[in-house]
Amino acid sequence: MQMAGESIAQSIGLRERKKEKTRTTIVEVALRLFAENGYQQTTIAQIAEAADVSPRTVSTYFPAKEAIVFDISFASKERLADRIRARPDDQDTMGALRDWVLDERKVWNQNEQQLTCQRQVIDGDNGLIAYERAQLREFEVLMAEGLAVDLGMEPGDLEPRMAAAAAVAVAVFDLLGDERDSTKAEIPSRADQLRILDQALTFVTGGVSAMREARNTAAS
Amino acid sequence: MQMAGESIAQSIGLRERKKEKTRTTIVEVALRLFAENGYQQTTIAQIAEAADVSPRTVSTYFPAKEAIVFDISFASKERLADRIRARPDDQDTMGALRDWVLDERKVWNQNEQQLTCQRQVIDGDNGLIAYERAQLREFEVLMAEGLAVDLGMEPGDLEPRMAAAAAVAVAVFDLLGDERDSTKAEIPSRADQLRILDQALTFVTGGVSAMREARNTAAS
DNA sequence: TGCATTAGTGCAGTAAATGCAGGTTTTGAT
DNA sequence: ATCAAAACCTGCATTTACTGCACTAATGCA
Repeated sequence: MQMAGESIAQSIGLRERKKEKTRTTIVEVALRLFAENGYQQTTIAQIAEAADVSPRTVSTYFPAKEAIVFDISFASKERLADRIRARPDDQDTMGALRDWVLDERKVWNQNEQQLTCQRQVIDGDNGLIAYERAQLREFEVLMAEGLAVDLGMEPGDLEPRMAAAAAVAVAVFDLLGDERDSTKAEIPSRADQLRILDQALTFVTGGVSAMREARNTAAS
Repeated sequence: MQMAGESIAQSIGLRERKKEKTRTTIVEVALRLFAENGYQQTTIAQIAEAADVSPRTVSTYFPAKEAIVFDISFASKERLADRIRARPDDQDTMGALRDWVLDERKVWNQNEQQLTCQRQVIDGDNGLIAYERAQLREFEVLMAEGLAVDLGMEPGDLEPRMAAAAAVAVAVFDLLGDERDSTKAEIPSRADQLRILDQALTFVTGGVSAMREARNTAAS
């Protein structure tokens, strides 16, 4: 497959570079058109024309119109998955999440304009909101798997799943900016992000230990 | 609008009854076809033919193909919304959730077969999973609003949102049967459901009080 | 019974997405 | 430098979901 995001790769052939170029062009143009004229109102044909490619090309690059909108966040999300799955033995899942946030700040700040645009477009269409939620679900499962290991439980148990849901509910929106006000959706300061992560951790550990206590009480 | 689910309504005219009849027929037939031949493989035209209506009629009844799949759960979810929003002063949000579950058991048991079929169909298609998640999001917002009132906070604050996410993560799947195994997706016993709700409550209150403690400690 | 309402239908049209085949560019080995 | 293979882009045709519009027939009501 393609699997972009190689900043290491300097000279991986003209073909690859061109391909990447068309891809980013399509995304840029599409996001702009979506923001200007609305997601539903913008057709693939319009995007193709504005990006100077054929409509067929747009469809070959992106399996669905929605995928164009989320292309810029795929790489970042992929890195979180890697971080959680391949985390060192001395690091727990919430720690992996924390490290990921701190590392991604750079990328987020670079693409802040596009991310703001993306946020605006997503919030304006129910289909896109649904699509985003489906992606967050994958996160939740991922987090639940990690947390299950941390807690010595199964990924299907209640604790890891509730903890994962709580963490994801906070993480993905608050760490990228205020969900409720698309206009001032700027990346919070490093300190604010750490504070939010700490609060999430507090909540999760509080919930988990409360359940442990309840279990012990019942067993005695 | 339509707003089905009136078991009280005995004689609301022939026209209404016919309309409701066609609606349920379409849903029944469609769910069966989806389960047999797959969601994507089944076309609107096939559903229409099997339900003995015109394709145009199917589209007028349901704004999107996905809506056919979720039609049977709309009423139930609507009732939860009402319950949370119109709950008496002496009842908190988790209590409203609990009452809703206990009340809906009857409906769920009646429609168990269809619900099982629905579960199977949803789990087999990513688009449907996304659609479902989007609906759960509405729940989360609803729960967050209720919990915010309970806690004397704003619906946008971290606690109510994390608590709502945790509650919803557990509620909607575990209360209707094992998410992980579509085949044995039967409604759990009343006792099991209450146990699950208690655990969710334990987690949520544990998380909330942990955050309160942390705040107090920091303030001192 | 007669009349207003509305459910259901047929038709035409738009837009997304896919398969296929042909033409062009890039690549890599000789 | 040349040439063959691979990969990319494209146009074309097709399927499918969905919508607007006009029309018919059934229903509700006075």
